[in-house]
Amino acid sequence: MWGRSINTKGNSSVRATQSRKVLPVTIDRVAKHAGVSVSTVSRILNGTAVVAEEKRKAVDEAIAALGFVPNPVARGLAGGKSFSIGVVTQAIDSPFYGAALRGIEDELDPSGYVPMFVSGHWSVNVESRCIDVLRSRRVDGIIVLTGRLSDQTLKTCAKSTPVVVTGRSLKAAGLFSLNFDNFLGARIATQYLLDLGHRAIAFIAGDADHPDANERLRGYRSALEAAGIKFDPALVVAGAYHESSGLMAVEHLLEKRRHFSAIFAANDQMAIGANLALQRRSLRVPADVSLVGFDDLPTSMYAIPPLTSIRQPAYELGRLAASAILQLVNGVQPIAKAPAPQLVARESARRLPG
Amino acid sequence: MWGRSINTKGNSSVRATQSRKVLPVTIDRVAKHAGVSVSTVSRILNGTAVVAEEKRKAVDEAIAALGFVPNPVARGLAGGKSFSIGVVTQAIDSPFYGAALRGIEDELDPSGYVPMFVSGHWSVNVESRCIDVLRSRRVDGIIVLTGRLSDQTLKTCAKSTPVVVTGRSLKAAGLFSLNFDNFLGARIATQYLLDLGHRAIAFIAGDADHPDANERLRGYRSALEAAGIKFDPALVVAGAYHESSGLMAVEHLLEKRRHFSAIFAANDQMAIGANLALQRRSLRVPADVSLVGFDDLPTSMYAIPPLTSIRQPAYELGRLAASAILQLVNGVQPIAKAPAPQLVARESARRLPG
DNA sequence: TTGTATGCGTTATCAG
DNA sequence: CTGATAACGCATACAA
Repeated sequence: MWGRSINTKGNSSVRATQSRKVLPVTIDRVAKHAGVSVSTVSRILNGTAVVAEEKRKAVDEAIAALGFVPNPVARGLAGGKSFSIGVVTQAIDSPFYGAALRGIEDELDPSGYVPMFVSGHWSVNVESRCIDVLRSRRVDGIIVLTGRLSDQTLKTCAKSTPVVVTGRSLKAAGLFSLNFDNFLGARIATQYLLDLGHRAIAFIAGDADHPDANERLRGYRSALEAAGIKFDPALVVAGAYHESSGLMAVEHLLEKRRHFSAIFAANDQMAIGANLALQRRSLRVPADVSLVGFDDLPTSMYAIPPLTSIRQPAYELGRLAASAILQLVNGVQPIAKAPAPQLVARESARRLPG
Repeated sequence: MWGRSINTKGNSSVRATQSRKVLPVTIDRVAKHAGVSVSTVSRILNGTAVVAEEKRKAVDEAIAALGFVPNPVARGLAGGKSFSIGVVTQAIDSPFYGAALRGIEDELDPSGYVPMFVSGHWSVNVESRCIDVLRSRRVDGIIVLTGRLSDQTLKTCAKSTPVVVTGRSLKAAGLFSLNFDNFLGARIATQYLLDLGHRAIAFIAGDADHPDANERLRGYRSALEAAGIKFDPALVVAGAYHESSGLMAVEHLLEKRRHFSAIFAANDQMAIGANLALQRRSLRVPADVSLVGFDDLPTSMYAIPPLTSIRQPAYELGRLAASAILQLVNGVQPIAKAPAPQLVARESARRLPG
């Protein structure tokens, strides 16, 4: 089935033959050159055991002289490790995940591990398949950036391959979770608007079956309640975390003639969409309506007006996740914690006039 | 050297032992189950030879029954292929490259190949190292998204591993290039502004040692010349392809009291930055100055005002590149061509009043 | 057409 | 501390 989809009929024989001659420096070539056995070379390569200083030197020289580079593929087969970390992201081209991926890459780089990115597209099935692919590739660990896989699936997976997952709080053997405090972030954002004198604050929510979207909704409600303001369901409209849904949300609000002086969007992308919708209707931001986003994407500071948002340090989160998976892979229990949410006040929100 | 950077002292022995029991369904287990030899199974898997229908059925059943999944690592070692394609991108979190990566991913997915992304960060040295890593991983092919590697380096690399590179026009054995027509794109953009009646058109350039940045500059000049307008060096200011440089470019222009009624930015990110700078100085876009970008990033349509830009189909380019490398890997010469640049007129540019 | 034997480059397990 | 040698899981000449 899977095998037939691969086109192998090509006649790449000529090039293939050449390509195998380019880097034929194997470990036993080094061994011979240094006058030792392959095991010795392997040992000093991995630091598996102590070897005589003279032999070590001879081997080091041989390696340098021959330009030997170990073959990760063979190492994988023999040692059961692949020196690669699987990363299931939801959308590799999302501005938010992009930063996280870079963080992962940066952190993994010096360790000799390489990341293997696959996209789950917010679909349980696709994510599942991603995990399968990753495991068939024998990755040494898996980082799951949120997603919709069930907690149980993750736990099961962690039994055979270390897993670190963001966006949830889970505890299990071989599993480490890194949860950003979405609830608190949303609470801070709402509180900020409240402090500015706003009372009618609309909320553009994310997908309902999106765990952190719900947390953000909860934070919004919590701040409202704490301020003694009745939660008005008519002021929250569902979005889908991308620009167009933010735009449509505002149009919906306007169409229904809802009254509001401020909008809190569950992420920056929706805030950007909302911003456009507002200005299309000649509603000035922040003169007529204040706007606050969530995530603080790199580009949000260049929005017009520059967007006030809750900073979610995606890059750092990526680094932390990578660092954690490396620890897990090496048998140590990570203890990292996600940075706390923080408000970045810019120009899209201001004190309610009057 | 490299070996010692890998921490192997951890005591993950227990988990490691388990992990090897999870998917121990090897090819010869299947062979036994089906009552045939391993070679037969292998042949069926790869379509290497014709086998009797009954055996094929037996094997298919065995595969299904045992849930067998071939081990790419072992396949790689034995067959000299890794079923993975290396991709050297410049910045994995760039909005532009993100789309290309998704295209690559989507195209590779059904073929059974998986992409291996590494970032060159616009540095020859880093890119070089990326290539080394990729080759040491025995990727079957490499896609280079522009970058600063010399043509010669690429050609040499292509001798042992098929390469497809974007952003240049190169010909060599095992090498295929996919060049977007940046010159034409820039010409179209400038021409558009010219048609709108603008005469004083500023240009925010990209890095000078960036091949496509130069092409865009050339296109700008070419359109000007064709219209009989003298090229004014004072109207072109260097940028660096990111928002802040666009912002600074405009401030520079304003500071120097240059006169212009329109700006053409060599990419959308700089246009976005320019937009903010303009509005900060109370210059309305497009009422006071028209603005045109390049790339047509997904978010550009949500800018305020929605940005007029030259569409560079990054996603399609990614797909094309992936498709081409697959062909190259299979020994067939690709013939794809990059889509032509196209103007997307939105609201950031308008006819010069008066 | 099908099975056998050998190799792929390392690591790991044993003896020495 | 070191060196043979057997895995690792699969592909593939070579035989049959």
